Amino acid sequence: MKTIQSDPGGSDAEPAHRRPTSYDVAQLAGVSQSAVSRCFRPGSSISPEKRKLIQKAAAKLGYQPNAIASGLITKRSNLVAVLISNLTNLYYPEVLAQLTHRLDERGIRVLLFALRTESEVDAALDQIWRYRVDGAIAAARLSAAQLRAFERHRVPVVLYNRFAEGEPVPSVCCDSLAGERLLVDRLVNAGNRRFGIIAGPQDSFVGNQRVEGALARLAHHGLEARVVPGAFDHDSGAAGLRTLLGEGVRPEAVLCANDLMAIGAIDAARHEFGLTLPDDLSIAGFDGVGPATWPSYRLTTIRQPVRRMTEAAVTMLLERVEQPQLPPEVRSFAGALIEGTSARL
Amino acid sequence: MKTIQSDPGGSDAEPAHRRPTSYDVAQLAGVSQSAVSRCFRPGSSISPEKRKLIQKAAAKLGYQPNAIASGLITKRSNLVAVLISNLTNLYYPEVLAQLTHRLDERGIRVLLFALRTESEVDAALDQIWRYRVDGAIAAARLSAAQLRAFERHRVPVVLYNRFAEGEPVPSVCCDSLAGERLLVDRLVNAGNRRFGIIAGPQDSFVGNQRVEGALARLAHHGLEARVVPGAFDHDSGAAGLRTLLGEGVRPEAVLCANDLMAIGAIDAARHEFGLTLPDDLSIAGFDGVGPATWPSYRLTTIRQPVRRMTEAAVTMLLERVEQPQLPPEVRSFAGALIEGTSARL
DNA sequence: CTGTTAGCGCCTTCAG
DNA sequence: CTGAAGGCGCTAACAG
Repeated sequence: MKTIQSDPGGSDAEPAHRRPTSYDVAQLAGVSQSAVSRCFRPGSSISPEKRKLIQKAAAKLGYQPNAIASGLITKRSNLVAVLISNLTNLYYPEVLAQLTHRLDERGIRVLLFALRTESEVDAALDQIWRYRVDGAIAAARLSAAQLRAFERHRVPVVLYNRFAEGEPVPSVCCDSLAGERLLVDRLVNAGNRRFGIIAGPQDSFVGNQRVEGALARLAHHGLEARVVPGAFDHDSGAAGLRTLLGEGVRPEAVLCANDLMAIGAIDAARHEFGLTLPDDLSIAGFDGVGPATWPSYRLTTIRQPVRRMTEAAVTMLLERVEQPQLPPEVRSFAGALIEGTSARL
Repeated sequence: MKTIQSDPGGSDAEPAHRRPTSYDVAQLAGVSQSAVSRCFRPGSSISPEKRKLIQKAAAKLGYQPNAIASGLITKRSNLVAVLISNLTNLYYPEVLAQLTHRLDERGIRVLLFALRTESEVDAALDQIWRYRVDGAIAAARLSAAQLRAFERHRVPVVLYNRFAEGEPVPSVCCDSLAGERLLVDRLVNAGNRRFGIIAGPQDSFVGNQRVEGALARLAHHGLEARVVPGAFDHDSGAAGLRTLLGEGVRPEAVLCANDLMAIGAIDAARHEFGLTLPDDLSIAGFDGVGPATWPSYRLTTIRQPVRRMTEAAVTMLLERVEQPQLPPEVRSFAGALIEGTSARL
């Protein structure tokens, strides 16, 4: 049996501890409940006098408007879902941090969905509908059916470094083709002729695009490349290099579908094959993650303009929250070549 | 002027596109609205027959219960706030991924707050109250006043790798003292006598604890160490090493308050001073992040049991959501020594 | 097991 | 500018 002891600020026979509501504030301030509502809603007309009064009462009670309740009626939760496929990818933490900040600046909160497998997407989408988010940003592969679900639920979505298969969907990405063109041109100009490529996971959109971009540009120079599979992680980069160096003609230059694999490849080249970069071998990556610039690697890579990309994603999304009828738009950003010292350019 | 063209499933003069509600489903299924509610609420009694009927109607309409609305009345948002100070720290992405998964498994969504500065904490807390989260996990420094705010708002909070200053607060952490003891003992046993320490930011709890832990254990062996400041990033690790090697007696072993600085120190030792590890110098870190195991570093470090720690944090939090009166509890996990090759052990 | 009846906390016309 | 009244979508007692 609990008594009402040690109940600071206990006014009357309040039922235990009810969070103060706008009604409580109204009562204390001697105004109507709707006045309190207006006081906390920008753009509502209220006399400065009452505003003061209400604010004082609110402060006294520690009142905070209930975002959940207001969302119920305004149909705006001020929540945006962010879907990220593999957070441990070294590249995504920065993206996530930036997205969160950009959204925060505009008064919007992030509902995070960290996916490990494709199969988790549908479960995440289910939750997304239930929480009535205002929109979503997806750095994860979405099927055509899943994209249609967004449309059906009237939830605007912006893809990050992904493309829709069929119909157009708003998206921002870093131009893989341009990036690989930059790398290939420089490498070829520097005299590299025999190329190897370590690809990303088969179902990775950017992975495939980077490989194809590289192959296309090599073809432009009348060159070919041997492509081995990878999984975007350090180990598979090392494994890929082993395969490339293990049999057949040794490549002079190896293009990796992301930085992490490039780093793995560098480690393997040095520690398993005793090679010196870039004299014995050139290795290049893609992304421009932090470790790429560490003195041990000084990776030649393409740095994605994460800041601008996240800014674009957020802007595009919020535009579509306001104006659902806006047509899809694809914004593609050029990456910057970071020369590094891992490749002979 | 819009006509009602291309409105799939357009039944009657529906006002544009209203999301279907439980009422719509009830009508279509010919049952009461509360029956629909029960159908979607586990543990409510409803006849299998009606359940089927309702589920069919719901599927047809694409109905999903509105989590926002139900939270309004059940006082459970199924939302948990996760506060993280610097997501780009290489260690936190893994923590965040694990936390998200653990919570997801239990049907709880993550509201993410990525903080860059201390000053952002208060703004985040404000939002936390407004969204009526069920609880919070904080991997960020919270002042005594901020902790009191959690109590006042009746929002359970669990600290991750942080401690409260005064009063006790539920928290999980990796035992810095034990970890440093492990490192120091091994290093001393291996003959190292002259120690240097690269500390974390002044206001970092774990940073200070690790430094103090190391100093205490060194004292136990009758040894001292020179401590230089750091900022938990690669650059400051390199800078710290420069300071330590630049003047006075050269240390034989350098303990860094986290892995990232240790990696920076290794890079500086090798590339700026031409040293060979561990022959010329021993360097150790703390955390056990991914890059620590890369062949270029093979860092001697203490690996935090992130899985168990996140599991503990989530469990402790949810227990307190159910039973707010549970007393504070501190769970401290031992880290595992990863020998690596960067230190003479 | 089922339907009815009240709200949860807030916003928003609508008259004053 | 202000208060009164209705309702957002759902749950939780209640009687049947």
